[in-house]
Amino acid sequence: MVQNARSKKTSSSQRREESLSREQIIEASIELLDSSGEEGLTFRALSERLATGPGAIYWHIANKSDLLTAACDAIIARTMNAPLASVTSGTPPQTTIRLLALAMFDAIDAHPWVGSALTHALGKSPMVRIVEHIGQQVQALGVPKKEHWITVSALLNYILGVAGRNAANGQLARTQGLVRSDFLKAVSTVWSQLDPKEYPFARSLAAQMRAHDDRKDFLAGIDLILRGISSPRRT
Amino acid sequence: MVQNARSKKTSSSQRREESLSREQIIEASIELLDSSGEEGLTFRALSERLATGPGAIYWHIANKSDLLTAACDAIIARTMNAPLASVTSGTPPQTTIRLLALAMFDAIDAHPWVGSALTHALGKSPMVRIVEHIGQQVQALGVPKKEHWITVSALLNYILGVAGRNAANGQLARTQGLVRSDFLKAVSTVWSQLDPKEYPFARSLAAQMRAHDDRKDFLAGIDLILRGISSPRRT
DNA sequence: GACACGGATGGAACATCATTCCATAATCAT
DNA sequence: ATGATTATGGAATGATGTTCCATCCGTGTC
Repeated sequence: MVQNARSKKTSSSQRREESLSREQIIEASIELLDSSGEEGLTFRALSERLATGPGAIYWHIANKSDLLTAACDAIIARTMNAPLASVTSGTPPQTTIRLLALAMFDAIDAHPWVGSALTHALGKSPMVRIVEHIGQQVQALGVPKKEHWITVSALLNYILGVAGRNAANGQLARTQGLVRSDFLKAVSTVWSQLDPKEYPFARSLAAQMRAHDDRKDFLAGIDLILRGISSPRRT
Repeated sequence: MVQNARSKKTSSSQRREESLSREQIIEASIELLDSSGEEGLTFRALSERLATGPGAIYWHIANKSDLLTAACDAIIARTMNAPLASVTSGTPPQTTIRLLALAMFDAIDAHPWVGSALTHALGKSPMVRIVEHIGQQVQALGVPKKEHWITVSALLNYILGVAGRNAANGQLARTQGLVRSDFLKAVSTVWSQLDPKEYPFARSLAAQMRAHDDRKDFLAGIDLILRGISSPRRT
């Protein structure tokens, strides 16, 4: 007699000794994302690593987007708290902002998927965290209250822009099996071969692109914006 | 006798009168993306709209990523060329940069998917186009050659950051069935209810967030960076 | 100690997607 | 005319996110 395909469970399935938890799932997701990139995080791979089925995961997590922002939030929380350790009451706000920004850069460099996750998780908790920490320093800079939003937005948008760029670079380099520096060399070569009549500037930029240091340039951009903040407005 | 499932084609299938073309496919993709968002672009919907099968599309396009950057490039090409019409040789570079940046903002506002497509298409032709146009103006500003890369990077990263933010906002608002302004109001309300002890700054920002004008703030950020570029370096 | 009940679990099923394959039709060169 | 090349479209493939449901486990109740 044929029984309903769903009616029986193989007797070999054993129940786990220790129960699942949201934290475990998020931690496993981070490991997967770090080792295999954004496309490596699938519910199948995740349930295999956790030795369970997809259904069990959905008991703790709403959906994949929820999982991604949760993983992102975990990284951001660590990132935003760490650099504050060396900050005393005498530290100038510019220095703290640079510290926070660099911490973000390094975090995204270590976990490229955070960059693109951030882009898709605006208004969610990771973003609130960043705004809060950066905003407090902008406030300490003495920026008038009316300009808080604009100033924080500018800093944030710049940081997010770099985040996205880094994420994309990391992903592209990964798919082509290259290290980041080799990947940049490859792009630089392509740019140096652009049509001089149509793209003279981009072509001339190729050399600087090959030699540049992502981290240093990121900081230079932050300084550019900080300079703009403290410089007098033209009417 | 059962014949191979693939051996015969239904006689009702008629061949198109006019042949497909890459441009047709890209144009149809843009329409789909505009009307149904990023997730609305599927090969099924596309082939239905073009009255063909998925296979035919693959003859002209490598894969979905290729299709997306091509659609993105089409928009960027139009966007970068249009504002230059009103520019004469006497126009100050700052003004031209503002024009270009605003054109980008409006394009991304009209086609939110371009924002996220740009994030995933760095090093490709859309990005080269933007770098070229912005870079020429940076050059005209008299920025020393050594700082070309850093300056253009800062502007670009800021623009891309806003692009990503707008794209995400548009997408989120769409999924929740809200207009953008209503969506921002909703986020602002959430922020105003944050824990005052943990998030005092973000909380105080809620009011400005509700009242702000995306376009104006975007331009204010550009001005901030332009001010930083032309202001003297410290040390 | 038997029993019911709700919180968890895990695996099978489902719908959808990008992509590949291939028989075929149209077009072109010779 | 004939063969080769270009182009088409629909069926099959494999992988994905998500849902469904039969089952298990701990806890409190009588």
